[in-house]
Amino acid sequence: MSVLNNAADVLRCFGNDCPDLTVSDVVRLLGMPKANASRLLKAMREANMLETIGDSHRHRPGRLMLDLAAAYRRSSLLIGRASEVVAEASSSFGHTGYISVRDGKEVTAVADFQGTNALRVVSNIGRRLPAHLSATGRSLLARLGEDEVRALYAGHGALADLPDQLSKVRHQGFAYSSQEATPGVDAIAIAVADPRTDEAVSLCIVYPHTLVDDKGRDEMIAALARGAARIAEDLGDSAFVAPRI
Amino acid sequence: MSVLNNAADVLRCFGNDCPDLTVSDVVRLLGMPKANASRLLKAMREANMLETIGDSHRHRPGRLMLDLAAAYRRSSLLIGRASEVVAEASSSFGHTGYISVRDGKEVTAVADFQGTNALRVVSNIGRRLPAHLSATGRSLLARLGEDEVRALYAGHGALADLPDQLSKVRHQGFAYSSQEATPGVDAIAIAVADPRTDEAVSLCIVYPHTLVDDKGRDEMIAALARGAARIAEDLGDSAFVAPRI
DNA sequence: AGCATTAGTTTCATTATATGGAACTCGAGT
DNA sequence: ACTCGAGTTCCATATAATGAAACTAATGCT
Repeated sequence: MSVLNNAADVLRCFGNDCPDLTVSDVVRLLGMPKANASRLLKAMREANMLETIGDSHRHRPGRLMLDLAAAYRRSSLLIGRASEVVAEASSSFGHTGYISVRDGKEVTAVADFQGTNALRVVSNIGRRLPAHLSATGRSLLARLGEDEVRALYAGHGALADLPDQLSKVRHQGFAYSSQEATPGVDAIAIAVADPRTDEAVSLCIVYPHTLVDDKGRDEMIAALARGAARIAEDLGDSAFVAPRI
Repeated sequence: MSVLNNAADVLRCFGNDCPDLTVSDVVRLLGMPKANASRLLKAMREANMLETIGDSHRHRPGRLMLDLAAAYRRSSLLIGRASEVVAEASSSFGHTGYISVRDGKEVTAVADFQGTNALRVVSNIGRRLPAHLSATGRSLLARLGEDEVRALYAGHGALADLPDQLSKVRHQGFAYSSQEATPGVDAIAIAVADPRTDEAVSLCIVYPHTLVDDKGRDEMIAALARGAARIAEDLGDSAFVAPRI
């Protein structure tokens, strides 16, 4: 089913810094003969996987794709439960919150809740982050065994301190980052899993560094922790470590 | 490229009341030989268009799909501008807001902003609504000419009052519904378009009927109207009618 | 436990479909 | 009018999808 793989490759091009695609973009990015690219985009258009922007030759994901992220969320009890917790925390503290999942060495947000404070971190759902460089990613990596992490990051240099970071996360029960992925932005994250489906999500709050002191941070950790603990208990996540602040 | 169409058909199954799919679901829903369905799901899995839930045979949309809704939003200046306006209105009034697009006779939300009030309308992004039965849909239909609407709804009974509703929307510059799609829920919506790309979006606020009186409603309309008017001016949407309250 | 039933995968010959090179069309710029 | 870039269409060939049936795995039933 090589058409499917080609179609998937086209869809993958939309990640991050590429909001639209033309036939020649596809030729250049995927190294495919242009006859092929032209027919492929046409077929994807007809299948509603893509649509053209106005009457130009630029393509973006089609309407069909819009509903799928919602279906993903609906498919998971865990994501639903986690969303309730983060939505509540986000609106009571006024900061932006996320639910994220890990995919190999990357994390992606599957749901976001905009903060309400005047100064807030703008939500960037759909952007992939390196797992080891974000609090949310480390909260998820910490759920793996040490050997699994080693296997995952085999041949990946400059990760000398990851094991230590993760064991700290395992001990504390939460992950924290200060101005790591983005200057001026701090984040706290707690992971919880559903043993029946083997999926793990991270509950995460991001906030402007200058706006929150240690006490405020600990209050948010406590709020996320309460919610996460309830989810862990209800779903039977025995690996969950109640955060200690 | 019939594989592509089959794959798209599978993805379409996820709409609304079907959060996951098995091989036999696909056989039943699409009437396809099961050998075929089995291979198709396998190929879609390998292309990251689907993933299995845990180690069961149930499938949901894959990670690849999660980013596409975000790419869609990034591809459109109009959606970005509209999001700013609705996010602002949503957080200042505390009610839930949407950005929606029309697709034939249906409307879909492409972005949502959860309200912060204790009593708020829960956001249901990704659900398709009949355009003629919602404020957001009528705000978009009102941008069409009368003959276009007639053509769109040709052979569609029980729509005697749609033209009148739309001309009211055109005159007022906004659409309003009270407990129409959902009991206890009111909505206001204003549409704006980008003439360069021919796309139109609806800015919409939904709120509990009991919580807002006429004055409160008019304030929200005014807030949306100011934002929409700015967008219309910046993008050159000459068909935009400034709402009169 | 043993048997029946349902769900999913694999096999294989046949058919339909994708492929890529080249020719062709359309627009924009000079 | 000419050229360049971008996109589409044509055609013979190679490749991949199809459906029936056989096979395997899981689940329910007595």
